[in-house]
Amino acid sequence: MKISTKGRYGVTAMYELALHFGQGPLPLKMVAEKQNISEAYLEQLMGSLRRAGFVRSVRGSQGGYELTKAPGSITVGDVIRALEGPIAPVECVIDDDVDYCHRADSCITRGIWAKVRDSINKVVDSITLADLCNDEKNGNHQEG
Amino acid sequence: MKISTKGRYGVTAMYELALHFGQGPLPLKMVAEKQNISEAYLEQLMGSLRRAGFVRSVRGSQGGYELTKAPGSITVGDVIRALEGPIAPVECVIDDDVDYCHRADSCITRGIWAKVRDSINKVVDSITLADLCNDEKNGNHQEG
DNA sequence: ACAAATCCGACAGGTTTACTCGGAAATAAC
DNA sequence: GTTATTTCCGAGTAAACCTGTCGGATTTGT
Repeated sequence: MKISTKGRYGVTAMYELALHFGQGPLPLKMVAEKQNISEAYLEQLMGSLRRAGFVRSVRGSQGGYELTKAPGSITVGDVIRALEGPIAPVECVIDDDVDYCHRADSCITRGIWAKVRDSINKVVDSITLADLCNDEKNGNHQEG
Repeated sequence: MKISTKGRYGVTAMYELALHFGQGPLPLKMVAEKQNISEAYLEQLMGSLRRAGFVRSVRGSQGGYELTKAPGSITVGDVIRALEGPIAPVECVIDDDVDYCHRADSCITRGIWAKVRDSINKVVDSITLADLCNDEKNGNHQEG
């Protein structure tokens, strides 16, 4: 039950873009340095986020990335799902297609995993990038 | 964000033991056949569950495993944690030791992961093996 | 003695993770 | 128009992890 570095790096990178929102594109080099992340790796992640529509890129000198929407309109869940795919603790609850039980037993536990899935999604969808920026301003890094 | 087969098999195996609770030890062969799981692999998992104190083993002929406590006293979370370790989406929120942030950025997102962790644990700790048995009786495999 | 079970450590094949690398393409600044 | 900057893209890769398998030792009821 771990979130991979994709999701983690993605969220912190998007947080940096959110801090810079409305000030033109920010080059990845800046983000990578500030967050101490490999720039080449981050590049891959930004590709996913761009294709998912959360960031826009500007190529060439003075280019970089910027959010396509206000920080308040992008949730942590959006970012994680764009990078890691659907958030679900097991395959068979990725969607709510009930017919998918190929093991006789899976039905017994399926309700558990569906609840876990919903609970995780509820949390990550309740936090926007703007919330993270506000937390920073208030020096509130633990409770949100 | 996936639960491994350890956790999944563990829960279904414990569910079988719960159904059989109070009727003496149940050999793994039975559990493995009923749930269509590799017996040798299940053996490893039962070792962890035994060392964690949730099952007791009886060796030799007519032996097997049985729960050490009533099904209502063992939660799905107990089983998963025994098999997979602490449930936490990232390393730095395994416990609440705030000092552990070695990256400058991690504090910004740490609150998120702590919330996710708590939310998952709340769900899995609210479901006991007895609940699963009751769901089965009521034919209720989705909502619980 | 024999059969049924658990117990234990080693190993292994496949997948995933977390990157790195090389180079192409676009664009602003000079 | 050259150069520096920056995104874009696909390939490759070492290490870790997952999901088991296997062989054999040990325990115990019949």
